[in-house]
Amino acid sequence: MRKPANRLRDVARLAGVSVPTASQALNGRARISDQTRKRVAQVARRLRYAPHAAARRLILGRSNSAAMVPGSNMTGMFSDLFYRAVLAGVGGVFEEAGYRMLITPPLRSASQPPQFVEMASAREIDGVLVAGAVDGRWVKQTMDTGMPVVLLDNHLPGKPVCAVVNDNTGGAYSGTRHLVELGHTRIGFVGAAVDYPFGRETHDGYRRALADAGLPVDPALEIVIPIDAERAREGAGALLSLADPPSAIFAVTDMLALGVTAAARERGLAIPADLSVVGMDDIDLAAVTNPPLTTVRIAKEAMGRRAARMLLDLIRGEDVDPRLVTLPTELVVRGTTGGRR
Amino acid sequence: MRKPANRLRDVARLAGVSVPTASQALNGRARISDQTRKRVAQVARRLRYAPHAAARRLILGRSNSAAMVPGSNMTGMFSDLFYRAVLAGVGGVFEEAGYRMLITPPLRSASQPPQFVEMASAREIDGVLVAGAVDGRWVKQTMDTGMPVVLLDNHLPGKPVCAVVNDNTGGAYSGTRHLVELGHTRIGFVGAAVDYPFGRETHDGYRRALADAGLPVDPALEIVIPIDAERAREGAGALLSLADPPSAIFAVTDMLALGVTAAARERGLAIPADLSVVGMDDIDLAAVTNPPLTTVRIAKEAMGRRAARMLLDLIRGEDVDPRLVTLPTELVVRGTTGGRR
DNA sequence: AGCGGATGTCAAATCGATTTGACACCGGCG
DNA sequence: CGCCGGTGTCAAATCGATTTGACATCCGCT
Repeated sequence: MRKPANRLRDVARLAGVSVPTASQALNGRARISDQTRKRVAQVARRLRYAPHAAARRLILGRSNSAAMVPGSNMTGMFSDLFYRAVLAGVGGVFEEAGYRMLITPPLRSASQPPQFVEMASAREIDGVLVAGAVDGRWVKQTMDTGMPVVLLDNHLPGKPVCAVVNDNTGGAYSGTRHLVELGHTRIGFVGAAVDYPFGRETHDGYRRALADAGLPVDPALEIVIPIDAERAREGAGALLSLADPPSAIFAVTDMLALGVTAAARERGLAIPADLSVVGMDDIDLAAVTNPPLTTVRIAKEAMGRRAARMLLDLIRGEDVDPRLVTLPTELVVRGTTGGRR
Repeated sequence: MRKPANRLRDVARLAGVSVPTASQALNGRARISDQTRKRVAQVARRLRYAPHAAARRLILGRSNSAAMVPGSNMTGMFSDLFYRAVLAGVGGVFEEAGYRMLITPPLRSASQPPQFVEMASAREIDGVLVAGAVDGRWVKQTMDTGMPVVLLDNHLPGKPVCAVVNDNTGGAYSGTRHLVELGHTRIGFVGAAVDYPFGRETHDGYRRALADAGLPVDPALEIVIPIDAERAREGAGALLSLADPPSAIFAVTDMLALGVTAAARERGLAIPADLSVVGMDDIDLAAVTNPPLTTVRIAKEAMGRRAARMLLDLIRGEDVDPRLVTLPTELVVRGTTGGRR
């Protein structure tokens, strides 16, 4: 029942030329008369001819497509507002370069290799872009096959892997610093329990800001939980129930910060009068919540663009320098932060 | 700098056999002595040999991979908890069948063909699974190339397209009916402004439930908005501010329902004492909100599994009957619904 | 008329893996 | 000893597109 697709041979026959001539007419590589060129193009259009990707891949040695891999912390796929913004940046650069972006499913169980490993060894793709947490073992295995790999929002310290990351430490520092400058002295921390550098780096930034301000560290004010607004609501609830609760909280992502505001509201606390909250990411949602969220903006699209360009450079065989690019953050003051009561 | 990958020829040379012999030893097709078979397998493992996907695709005529396409309604943020569950179902079936699932980026601007159209005409994939809203034009164009296509949570009435859908009308009916049985007579409707059948079908179900109960339709109690919790909060706010507000609201998705509860809480209304709310989907979040959401469960994973199986059947060239599969819903009564005050 | 150069087209080789059919070798049997 | 059947291996053809180099053809010039 399925009609076979038209091949170049069909186009050539109908245009009255040989297959190589048709190929050259369509690709404009060699001396082909204008008349022939036009005739071939017309027939190709009429037959809706499209070259067979596998045949092309085989002879050209490249597929013009790359895999975009959501790390295990990005399982939200498109629902993850952060990931989506990054994806938009990546997609724009790829599209402009004539590259196709294939997104592989969220990572499978830890013991099984993720799909991009197989795709790389089967040479289905020209490069791999991994966003977020990933087992370094699979990255190494993929790079060993000669496949270009760029990490995004993640890096493997000490390994020669290309990566584009956010200045997480600096971001957490400036978010916490903002609360310090507003006069807060008991500042809570809602961190992310993830197994890639982001978790540690944001914690470092928070503690450094406290230290620079001469404020003491109180472990009772710090919680580290999975990135999930619901868990944040529960966790922040515990912080706010302390005998001596914080007057401000820095959360390492906006979704966590929104969980914190929900917990505060449940306890009848007004924001920012009773509790100041700072998030990080600046997802689209942050500007439209009530009150709008003060946050540390991450250059999400720029991160995607930079990483995509880096990957394309690697694919083209160019040397990439520097290997690790760190993008600066920007504090965006909105309505959830205010002076200490 | 890049090492070339090992090819079958390398394996054959090291194992001291010809290329065809190596191929047959690895694929177990022909009479190969056990000794040779083991030797080849061992060399292949040592060299980390993986067959070149394009070469295989070319000779075998299939790629063992299919595209999963998120429709334009699936790019919304939380609506994708729904999409994720569907995806899990699809992925399971594909993995079991040895098929690879490639997810293409969210649909580009309406005038440009989505990526799956190009992938189909270039024969990069064996089939396409489209989840949610999509322009029928691209579906037709893809099917015209002989590519198997299955729609998921969407169908094109009157077109010979395979599809797996939820019983949206029945689901909306039972959700509304539940409110009727609790004694509510002014029941609001928060519908979805989407350009595929889901919007109309849910509206039908709601109205039919009212009609069967002998309740009048009041257009003032119906709003139809984009699927977005924030918009739902605003919209529901307007409903609740009416002179004669509803005592219950049926929302066609859980996220919309959560927006409704947020609006109610803002106005100091208790749930379910002052307002009963029913959603639809039963996303994971629904069970853990406070109070947990009464909702109409959609068999999300089953939908994904069924659609994946249907696509695999089409790919294998089997006839699929019926072309349209409708899955039943199930009312899940939790904490957001109660008797009329 | 003959030659050099420019121009347009095509035959053949190539990419990497699989399949088909031919060939060599072995042992058993008449 | 020679034939036959079974067994293990390999040479050649194939998938669809592109690239290289050879071969016509035509023009202008001497």
